[in-house]
Amino acid sequence: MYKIEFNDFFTYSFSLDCVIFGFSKGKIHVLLIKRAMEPYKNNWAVPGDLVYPDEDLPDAAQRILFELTKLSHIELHQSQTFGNPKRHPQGRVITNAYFALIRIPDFSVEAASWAEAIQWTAVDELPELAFDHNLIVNSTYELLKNKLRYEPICFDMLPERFTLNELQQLYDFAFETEMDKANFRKKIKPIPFIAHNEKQKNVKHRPAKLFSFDSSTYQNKIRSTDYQFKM
Amino acid sequence: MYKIEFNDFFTYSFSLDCVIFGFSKGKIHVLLIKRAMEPYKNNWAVPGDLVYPDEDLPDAAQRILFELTKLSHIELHQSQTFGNPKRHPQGRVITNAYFALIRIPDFSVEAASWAEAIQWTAVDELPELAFDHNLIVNSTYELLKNKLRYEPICFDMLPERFTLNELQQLYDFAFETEMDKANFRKKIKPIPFIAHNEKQKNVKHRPAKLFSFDSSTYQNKIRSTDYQFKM
DNA sequence: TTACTTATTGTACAAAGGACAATATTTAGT
DNA sequence: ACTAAATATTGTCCTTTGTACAATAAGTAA
Repeated sequence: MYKIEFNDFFTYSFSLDCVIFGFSKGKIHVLLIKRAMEPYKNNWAVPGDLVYPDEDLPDAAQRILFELTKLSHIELHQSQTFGNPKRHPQGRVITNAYFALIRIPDFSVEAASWAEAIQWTAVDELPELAFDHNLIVNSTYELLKNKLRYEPICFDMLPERFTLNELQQLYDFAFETEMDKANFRKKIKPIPFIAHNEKQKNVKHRPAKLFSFDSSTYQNKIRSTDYQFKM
Repeated sequence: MYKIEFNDFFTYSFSLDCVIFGFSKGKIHVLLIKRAMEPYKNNWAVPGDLVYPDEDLPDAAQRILFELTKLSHIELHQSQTFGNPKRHPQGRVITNAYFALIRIPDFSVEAASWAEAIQWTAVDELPELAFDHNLIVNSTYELLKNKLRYEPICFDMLPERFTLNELQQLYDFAFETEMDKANFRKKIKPIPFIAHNEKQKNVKHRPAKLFSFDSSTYQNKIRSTDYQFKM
């Protein structure tokens, strides 16, 4: 395995940053780490590091995310590449952003390696981040919002069993809307949910029914009808 | 300006490939060049080359495209990054694809530098290309099709004055459909076209009216109403 | 003037979307 | 047990959009 020495003499380097999204308390959150080393020591940033010269990008994404947060087996997708020559104070580092959607309660995150702290932050409450990471997070969030409209990926952030209201909260937050409950239900009617007999617990009112989303059922519907996901 | 020596010893390099789309004879085309040097000498490829260490990506895109095709002042947008360690036979070259849409008759293209030939090829008739350029073109074409659905970018490929039928031909080709003419017109009714008094010429039947699309008129409509482009 | 070809508009009905009212099922308190 | 409070869930009316298909318009070419 190669080891890249990061010093003042390198001229050209390639890194990878991971923007991890989750949904909690009605808001979409991003996973941030606090940098324990220069540059931008003590600043919050998204987990990212240099790619090894013989390492494929998806592998690098997994490795880097694991090293800094202990998250593993996360399905990461490419976002955008950021290549401004001045984006890194120590030299030319072109970075490729990757993103993933996870169920926050299903994973434990842990600051590791040169990350000295880790936390979930709501996307609408981001602090000033290291490097151009505000740009990276915001661009990737725009991409996410776009995908939420045309792909059933919201379910990767919701609990395995969710209420229709939780689903609506996610969309209302992302699209900055407050849809009518009844009409929202009409809109999602064609999505082939699996309805459970189970209900919400520990609420002081009528508990909502729990649903889940099965992607193979969904794929079958796509194949056999001319249905297209659309929010 | 730096000059990168391309030899067997480099381990890590960053390139940029330009996927240029245009519309002609009812089909979307891509601009290809024939490589006059190794590797993949005499193979067709999209115009691409290494990025200089201090060069920003949009600048590199303009420079590389101009050097190989003499196209200048083209608005290029980022597509995806391709980083497989084996994608280049001589070492690790991570490449970033950019794309643009142009009006084919409005530009003259010319094979220059190490390009020994140049041609427009329909996206559904691509030959086998150098490197992973088939993957690059196909992925970028998918991206284009997606954008055609939600952004009024088709007009960047159509003549400044076009008939509604030409517009439909573009969409019918991209979406592999054959929409009903009357319904297509109803669908595009909300788009704020500028209707001209001029008509199609040199056709052996009733000539169609000519229209054009003005992006500031469009932006006004977006701002003042809740209209959203959608095909 | 007529036949031919494509452009353009219209009509009738079905499907989707939005505003808002009505009903249902819990918990909590009396 | 009964009632109030809170949210879940369903229904109704009406407007907008989408689709199939017919009808009309405006050129060219003989």
